[in-house]
Amino acid sequence: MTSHIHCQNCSMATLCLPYQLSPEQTEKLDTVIQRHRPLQKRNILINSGEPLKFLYAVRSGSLKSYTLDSQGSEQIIDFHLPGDLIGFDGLIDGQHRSYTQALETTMLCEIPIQSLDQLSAELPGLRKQLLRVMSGELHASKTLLGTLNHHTAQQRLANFLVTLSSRFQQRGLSSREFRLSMTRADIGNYLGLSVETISRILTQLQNDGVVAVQNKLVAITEPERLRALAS
Amino acid sequence: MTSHIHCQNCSMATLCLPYQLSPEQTEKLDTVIQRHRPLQKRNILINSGEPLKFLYAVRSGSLKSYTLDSQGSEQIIDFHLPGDLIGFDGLIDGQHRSYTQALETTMLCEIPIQSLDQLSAELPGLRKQLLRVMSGELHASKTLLGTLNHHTAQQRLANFLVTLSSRFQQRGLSSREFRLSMTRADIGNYLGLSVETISRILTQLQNDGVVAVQNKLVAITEPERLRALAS
DNA sequence: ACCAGGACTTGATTTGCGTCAACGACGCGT
DNA sequence: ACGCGTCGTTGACGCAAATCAAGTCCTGGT
Repeated sequence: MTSHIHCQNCSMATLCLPYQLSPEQTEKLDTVIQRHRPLQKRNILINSGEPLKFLYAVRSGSLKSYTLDSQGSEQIIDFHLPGDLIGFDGLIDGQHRSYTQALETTMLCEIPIQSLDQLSAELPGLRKQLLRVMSGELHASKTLLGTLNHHTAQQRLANFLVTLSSRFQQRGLSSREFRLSMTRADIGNYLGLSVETISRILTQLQNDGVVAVQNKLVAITEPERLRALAS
Repeated sequence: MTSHIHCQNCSMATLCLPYQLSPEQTEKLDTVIQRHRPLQKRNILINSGEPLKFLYAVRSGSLKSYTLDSQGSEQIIDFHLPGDLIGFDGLIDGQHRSYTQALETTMLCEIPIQSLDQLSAELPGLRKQLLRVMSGELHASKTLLGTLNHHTAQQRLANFLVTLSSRFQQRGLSSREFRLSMTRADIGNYLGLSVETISRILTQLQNDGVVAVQNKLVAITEPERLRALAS
């Protein structure tokens, strides 16, 4: 018999809602959380317009969130890694505002909004962490806005790689070498660039000796220079 | 003797924290809120890096928020109108993450973070509204990201005007005619376009009969066509 | 009322990146 | 193991918007 998964023994707990909760408080939180069935690559977790009943926490794998514009084409607004929470943008009116789709096989936790609200009344730490996480997302989103608005294609891509790298590091993974679970087209869409430009700049960065790319695998050979390029 | 300003008689209450609070609850909230001295044009309310002690609510006037990049140049990330709340991006670590500067003479309310947290433990409606407001900002920011990434200069500017127009309408002001408190350079910076492009597209929109522009004053003569251009 | 400095407009030129096109390389399903 | 579809790379070309430049119009301060 395999041991069940609980917040108490989850390696992502420090990035997730239990952050700074006591063991007893974490256990309380754990009781309202359901483990979601694994989501296969390309499967959709959330459709835009659906009522918001749960927040989701990523346990493993990765996903992308996107909206559809009037012509029906994707606009990617986020990539989610383990430890990330999904669904905050729907709190405004109880409806999800975007689609969320698995980029690979993905494990999730399901957190009922209503229980979360009730619990946050009695746990100041949970309240604080909720605000922290949303504030962090808000900050990331606004920083990205500034980055995209005022930087060249090379700077945008360098910035994207640096940000990914530091997110992997926060999660206890290598910041030097990682796998891109999204396609080049996804990256381009997210950064407001064409696939061709992403491809060209990756080979250029490789020729400059800043990174080494092999299909989905990226190794950052000179982190300092990459960070300088991200500017 | 002039009547004092309170949340109870503030015309922005429905956009602000008191939304959906009972009169008694609003009064409770009111007791922890201070009215800030008027801020003159170009004065700075918040410096990046400062400890976050208060949230601010705009009573009248307007402000811009921006970060400075490594070369010290401004990256505008937000314009704030009456009813808006300022400071959420600092909740993550108790530090403001951007500068906020008045675009004109501006009146503000000052809300101590700590009192707000305490109060939100006992008022579910306040808790909900806090999350709603942050969620709304998050959504707006991500929508803007999609817009800027995938649209032409004309679409961006049209979108900017439509968004401003609807924000004025929410505030009980005319959606057809309003004053731009920010400069063309500010708009360009915000939208990732040059001043010249903003200027050219404004005259072009005017020649097309969609808007009438006179210095800072904008009249939207054909809202439908403008909305279509925003796509 | 005037002057100075910033804000705005308009035109000429350049350029970074998108688009189009062709091809090569994976990887998944049979 | 093979073939087909998606993904990725590379090159040629065109265009939207940046940059450069010059001039006019506001605005606020004396």
